Amino acid sequence: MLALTIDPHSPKPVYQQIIDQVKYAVACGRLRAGDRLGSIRDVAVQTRVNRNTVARAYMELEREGVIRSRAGQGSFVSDDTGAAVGKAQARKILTEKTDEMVTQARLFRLDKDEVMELTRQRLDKLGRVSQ
Amino acid sequence: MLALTIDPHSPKPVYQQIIDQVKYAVACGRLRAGDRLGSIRDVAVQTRVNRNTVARAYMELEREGVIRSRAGQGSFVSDDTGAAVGKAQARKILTEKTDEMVTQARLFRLDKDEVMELTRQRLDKLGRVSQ
Amino acid sequence: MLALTIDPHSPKPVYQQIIDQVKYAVACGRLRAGDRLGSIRDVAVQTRVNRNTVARAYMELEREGVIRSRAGQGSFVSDDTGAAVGKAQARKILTEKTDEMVTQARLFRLDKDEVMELTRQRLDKLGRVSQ
Amino acid sequence: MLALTIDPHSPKPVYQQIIDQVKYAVACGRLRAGDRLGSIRDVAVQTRVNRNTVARAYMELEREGVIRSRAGQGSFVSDDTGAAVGKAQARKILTEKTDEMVTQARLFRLDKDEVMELTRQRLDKLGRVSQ
DNA sequence: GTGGTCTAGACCACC
DNA sequence: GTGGTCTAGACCACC
Repeated sequence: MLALTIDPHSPKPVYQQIIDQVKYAVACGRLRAGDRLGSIRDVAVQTRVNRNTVARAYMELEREGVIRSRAGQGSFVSDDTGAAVGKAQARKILTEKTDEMVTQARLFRLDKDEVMELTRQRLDKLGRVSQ
Repeated sequence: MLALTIDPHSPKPVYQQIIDQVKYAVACGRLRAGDRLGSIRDVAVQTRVNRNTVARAYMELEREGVIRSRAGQGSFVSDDTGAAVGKAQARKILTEKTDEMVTQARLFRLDKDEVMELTRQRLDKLGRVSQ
Repeated sequence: MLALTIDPHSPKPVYQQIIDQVKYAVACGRLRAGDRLGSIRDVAVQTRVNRNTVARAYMELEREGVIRSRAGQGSFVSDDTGAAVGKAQARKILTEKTDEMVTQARLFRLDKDEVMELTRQRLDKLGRVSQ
Repeated sequence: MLALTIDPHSPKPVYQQIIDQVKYAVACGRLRAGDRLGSIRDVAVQTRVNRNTVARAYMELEREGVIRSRAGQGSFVSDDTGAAVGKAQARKILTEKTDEMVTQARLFRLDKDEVMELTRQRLDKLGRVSQ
C-alpha cells in the first residue's frame, strides 16, 4: 500500500496532502492504471486521519478522473487520468500552475536557464521512478 | 500606481489576489526595486476592498521579503526579493511548486517536451513585459 | 442472450449497469415482449458478477414492470413495460427526468432548438436499432 | 431567499436535492448571475439539514461552475454556469441524461411525438418563469 | 457575520 | 469487507 505522510500542522489541508501524494504516485508510475488504492478505512488508520477526510480526498480524486471508487470493491487508478476535464480547461489549469512557479522563481532570482533546468530535473525524477 | 483588478466573487481570497498581482508585477519588472507601492488606504479605495484586507496582503508580502514597509513613508519593493527565506527554503518551495505542475501535466498526458515548451512560453511572457 | 458489458470499476453500481442495459435493449426493440432473459446464473457467469448482484437487478426490473420472473421458468420481458406504475406516476417520473435534462442543457447554454434537436437525435438512434 | 423543499426519505441524497433545486432556479432565471444564495447556515436552518450537508451541496455547485463561494462574503450565482466543463464533456453528460429519459419514455409507451412534446413543454415552463 | 476543514460516530448500500 | 451519506459539534480563515 502506498505510504502517505501527513503533516497535520501544514497550511495545506490534510485532504489536499492526500490528493497530491496519490497524484504524484500515479504520475510517476508508482501506482498504475487498475491498481487498487488502500481502502478509506486503512488509509485513515495508517495516517491517523479521520475516515471522512480520506473519503473527501478520494471523492475529489475521482471527480478529477484520477481514480474510480466502487462501494464493496474499493478504489482503483483510472485508465485515463486526464479524461474528466476538457483540453482547454486542462491547459488553463496548467498555465496557471506554471505562472505561479515561474513568478516565484523570478522573485528568488533564478534566471530562465535555471528554471528550465529545475523543470527538466523534476520531470526526470518523475520519469525515472518506474515507467 | 499599479492597477489591481479584484474579483470579489472569485474563489481566490481577495488578499491572495492582491499578493499574486503584486508578485507578478515585481517578477515581470513592471515594479522594480525601490518602487513605492500604493498606500494601503489608496489601494483599498481603488479596489473597493476593506483596508484590513489590503493590510493583510502587504503584511504577507513583507513576510515573504517581496516588499518592505517603513512607517510613515509607505511600502517599497525590496532590493532582494528572495532574501527573506534561505536558499535551501527557496529551493524547497520551488521544487514543490514544480512537482505539482509536472505531476498535473503528466496526468493530463503531456510529454516532457510539451512541459518544457509550456514553461519556456510562460517564462518568455513574463520576461517580455518589461525587463 | 443479450450480451451485457459490465465495467467493475465504473462509479455506476454493477446492478445499475445491468438494469440500464436491459432497459435500453427493451426500449430499442432488441428485446421484445415475451423474450426470455438469460438466467441469473448464466448472466452472472457471462459478466463475472456475483449472482446476488444479478438477482438484485432482476428484482428491480420486475418491480418497475420491465420484466416478469416465473419460478422455475426464468425471466421474460413484460408485455406492458409501463403497467407497474400508474399513468400519473409515470408522468411524474418522466417529467422529473426531463426537467433534469433541460436544466442541465440550459446551464450549458444550449437554446431550445438545440435541446429539441438532441432529443430527436437520441430518439432516432433508439428507434433505428430494430423496430 | 430561494425556498428549498427537502424530503429526507427520498432515495435521492439530500445534498443532491439541494443541488438540483438550485440548478433549476438558475436555469429558469429565478436566480440570476451575481445573485446571492442563502448562506449555508441559513439554508441549513430553513431546510432542517445539517450545515455540512448544505456545505457539500454548495461545494459541488461551485465545482460545476454554477456558483462561486467566498468566505466572509457568501455564495453567488456564476456568470458563466457552463464554463467549468469542456464542450465535449458537456455533450457527453447531456447525451447520457437524454438517453435515460428517452429510454424510460419508451418503456412507458410514449411515442416519439409525445417525447418531443414533453420536452418542448418542460423547456417552455423553464423559459416562461422569468427570462 | 461568511465559508472551509476536521473529527467522531452512526447508518446505509453494495458485494 | 467496501465506499457513500448524514449529523453534531468544533475550530479556523476571511471580512
